[in-house]
Amino acid sequence: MTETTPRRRDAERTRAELLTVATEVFATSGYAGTRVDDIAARTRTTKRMIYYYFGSKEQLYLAVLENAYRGIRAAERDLHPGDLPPLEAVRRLAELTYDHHLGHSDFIRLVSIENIHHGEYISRLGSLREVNRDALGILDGVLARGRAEGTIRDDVDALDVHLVISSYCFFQVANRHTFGHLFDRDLLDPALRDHHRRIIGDVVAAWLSAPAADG
Amino acid sequence: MTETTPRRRDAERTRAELLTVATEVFATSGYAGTRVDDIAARTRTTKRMIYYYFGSKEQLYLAVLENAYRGIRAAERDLHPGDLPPLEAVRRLAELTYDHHLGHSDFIRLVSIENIHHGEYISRLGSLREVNRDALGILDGVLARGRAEGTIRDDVDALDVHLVISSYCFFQVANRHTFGHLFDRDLLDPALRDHHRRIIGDVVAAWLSAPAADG
DNA sequence: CGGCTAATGTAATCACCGGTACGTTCACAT
DNA sequence: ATGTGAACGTACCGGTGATTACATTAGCCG
Repeated sequence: MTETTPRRRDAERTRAELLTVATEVFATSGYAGTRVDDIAARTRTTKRMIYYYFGSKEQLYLAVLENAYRGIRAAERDLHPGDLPPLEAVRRLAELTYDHHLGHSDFIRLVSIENIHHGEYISRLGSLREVNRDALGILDGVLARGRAEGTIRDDVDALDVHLVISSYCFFQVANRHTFGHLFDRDLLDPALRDHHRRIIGDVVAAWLSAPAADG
Repeated sequence: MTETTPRRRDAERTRAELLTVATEVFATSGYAGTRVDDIAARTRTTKRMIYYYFGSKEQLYLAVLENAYRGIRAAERDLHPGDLPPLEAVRRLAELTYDHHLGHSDFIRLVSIENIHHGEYISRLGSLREVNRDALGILDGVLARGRAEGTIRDDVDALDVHLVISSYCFFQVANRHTFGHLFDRDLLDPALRDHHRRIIGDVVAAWLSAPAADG
């Protein structure tokens, strides 16, 4: 981060650098807690440029949010369970999701922050909707295969499964601090990673292979 | 909220009112997003009193946080699964926790906020630690019974189970807005409540009754 | 080269916000 | 009833932080 390139003018680079740094700062301090001066100070350029490229603190935050969601989508496209039996595929997906969340804590924090704000900013980014929808497509396919085989219960849909997996993985990152303090267990301790990853795999595999409850 | 009691002087009431209102405002707007003037405006008293009773915005927030955690502990004491077979007891506990979380969204939001701040405030409230520890006691007892009977797998501990249950319930409240926007499903829609409650029950019951993986 | 615009830098502005100085009034004890 | 301290209210201060007015330079195009 220290003085890699000379100060030649480069709009793209300047803009990109601001976005990257802003992402870190917003993720670290929240929206209201972030100082525009602070973002600027961490770049090779000045506060003036934030207004030149983004117009306002709010629009910068919106750009950060949209960029983060798009980046996550791209990363999620690599989450393919492969060609496994349905139950194993879901287990695999859960474990991949676990690693994925742990590797994108800035994004997780931005989501938390956005929820603190009652989603008022994300609701202005309508274009993101389609993005996450097809993340469910893969899962839906796997579940359908399993239901056809009779190896997966038929009273849950992809969104339910997604919810269970996401909740668990999200919590590990989002609530690391309070949980760690109250229970003396650092959820992100590398030594616990395999244990925690296996748990979410076990949980969904056991759940989905159990017989459906009678309506 | 409008003019219930005359303005007779009452230190306890004033303090309590400030604490209640501050809890709502902090939970709604986050720490940095909260304006001390705003809290004062929503009470029958003035900003001056916040400083009189709490000293600073920060100390007010600490009081809110501590108070919220203590209140939750009290409420959690009523979460008794009753005298059921171990597996059913855990299911019951999961479903009670679900309702409990949904009924305390202010608290959930404060926890999110506190994690945004890397737990820096909660870490100053050491007295809270013991509180949550014995919330695990009940669960631990149930699991032990089940393991002895052979109805509950022996490779998970109370904290693991607590983590799975809390994650799911927490997520429903904490991520309501982003999830709702991205997937068009309002997690707190009353019509979905029974469905969601049943899921977490099914999940833990299926998981814990499955045979332990070989080491 | 000369010039024109995109890109950048400097230094202010102005509202907002946490905190306080100072004055007043209530309620209780004697 | 009155003195005294706790409880309360008003008006203000000083700094901070988002935003902008104005000045400048760099690079490209002909």
